[in-house]
Amino acid sequence: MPEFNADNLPSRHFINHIINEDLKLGKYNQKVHTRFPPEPNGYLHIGHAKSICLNFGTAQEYGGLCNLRFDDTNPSREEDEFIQSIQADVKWLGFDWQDRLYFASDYFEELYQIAVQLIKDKKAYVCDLTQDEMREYRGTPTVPGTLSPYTSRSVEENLDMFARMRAGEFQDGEKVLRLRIDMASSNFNMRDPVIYRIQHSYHQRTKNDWCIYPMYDFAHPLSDALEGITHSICTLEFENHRPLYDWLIANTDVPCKSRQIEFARLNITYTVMSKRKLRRLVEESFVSGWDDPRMPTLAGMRRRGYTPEAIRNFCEKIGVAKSNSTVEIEMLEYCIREDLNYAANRVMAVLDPIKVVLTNYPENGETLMGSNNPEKPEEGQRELSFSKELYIEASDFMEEPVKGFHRLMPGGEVRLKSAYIIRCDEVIKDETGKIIELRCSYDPKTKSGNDQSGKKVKGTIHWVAAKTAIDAEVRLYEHLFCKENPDDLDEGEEFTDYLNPASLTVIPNAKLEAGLAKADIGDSYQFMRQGYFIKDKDSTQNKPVFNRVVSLKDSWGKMQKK
RNA sequence: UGGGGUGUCGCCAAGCGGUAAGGCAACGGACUCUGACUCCGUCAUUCGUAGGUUCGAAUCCUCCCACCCCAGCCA
Repeated sequence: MPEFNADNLPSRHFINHIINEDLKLGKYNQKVHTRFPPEPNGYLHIGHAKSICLNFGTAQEYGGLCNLRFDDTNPSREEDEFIQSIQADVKWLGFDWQDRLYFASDYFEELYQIAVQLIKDKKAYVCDLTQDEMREYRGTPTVPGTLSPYTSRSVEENLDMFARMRAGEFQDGEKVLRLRIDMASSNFNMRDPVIYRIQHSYHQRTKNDWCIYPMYDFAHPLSDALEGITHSICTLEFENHRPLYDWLIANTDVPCKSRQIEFARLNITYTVMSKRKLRRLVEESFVSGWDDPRMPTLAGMRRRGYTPEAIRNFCEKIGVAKSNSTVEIEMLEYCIREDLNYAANRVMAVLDPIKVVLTNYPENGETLMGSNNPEKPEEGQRELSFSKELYIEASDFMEEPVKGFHRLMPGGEVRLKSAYIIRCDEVIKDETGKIIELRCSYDPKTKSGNDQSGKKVKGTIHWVAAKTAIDAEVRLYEHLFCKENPDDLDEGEEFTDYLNPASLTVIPNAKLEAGLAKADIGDSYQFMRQGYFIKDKDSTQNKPVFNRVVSLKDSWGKMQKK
């Protein structure tokens, strides 16, 4: 009995269509089994998240399984740090491989035996050509390659040579094992591809057991088959490798006819996604590390304040297809706002303070109440300390207001959120003409929640009581690059030329409402009228640090720009 | 001047011969003690181009154009 309802299969994208077709044809025993196969040579980024969501998500929706498999076939560039971080990131994203954590290196012995069988079948041979020679023999797109002189070696000699390669009798690069396919193929991957190379290096899992390592093209399809992977989902650049993938599945004795399906990798505006470039940003200290909140790495985004829900939702929204595409970063920002609007409690924080003195307010302050989250009444209310001296945002006052400005101005009134309506009576400046204080009066009849004045004001602004406010460092983040596509470069340019100098603005002494003293690292809030912020791990006992996840939408700011 | 792919609204993306979904962005407007949120409305007579088949084409055929990938003992 099929475990699926043929009339009720998911069909959001072409991969669903392919799988549905396979299921209807009764392939793979009606099972779907995928895998996420990172190489442990860097941190996972949002592009990997797309692949993770696709692989684990597809398995989930078909009631199948998804393995986590490290593609650790090149010991010279892989590190344990990445094996740890990758697992942490996949878990954080919300996926579970249960007990199916695998390594391509787990299969080294089996892969070796398969290679031996290929030699016996006269489908593989040891080749002594140097790299340069091999390049020449390979030919060009229009010129077929020429056969390696070493294809004439006997099975016995090949077997012996391959065994001696394994035994460490040769230097790095001295010999390789190649498949004997078709030197005239228009697909370079079929022109007798190398499947084993000699590399005398320490492998973090197999230690010094091996000095020959299988190539991706050999290890990947066979690992898939050995694990019973039905649908091997990878990115577009492997499309040219599919004939080789299929060749290996067809020419070896493996338990599963795994099938490779390619989709377009994710690109996002104003950032870069290649591991090489991200590594450079880290190694050359353009950012503070792999988890710098400006990085598109999952570690960076986590620290920035992105939630797994928002990222998963983003991956769902962008869809899956085969055309190269670049998603606008606004889509990502929309997803985190959507999540945090509901999830984050409201709080008041003044980033660029200007002092306000309420001349007619008593010396003793009072405690007011404010809603924690209008989207979630069940979150209740919090206490707000109010007093004669306050801070408001400098940008919420204009001595000579422009048209359309409806915040505080001389002689004008605004409401202080959750408090009173105040009027600005006097502007105090220092000798340089800089505004240092606003003398205002409050209207006691306008108390929030109990307004008996009937007054209507256009603007409501946030504030913080001077006496009880706590100081904090606030880090405002913007796009890492100031160019929409930092990969699109003219002659002589480098992508680092386009790093955004304003990608991080540090505000050393912002004023936060007192209640924020109890925030834990990782807690996120909406700083009302400004954006979403998360308490960073750099916080100390005396000085909390908050990262801006993303600003609120700002239609006033937009209107002003015009 | 080889091979493999892709071209549907500013950005993603459905569509699979029956007459262009949806999301983001944008733009109007309503609401608002967050110029936020929410809500309402506008936003492809047209599917890279040109032909053809058909009663009917984004969907089928042909030519052309543009872009991406491939000559690692990387993945």
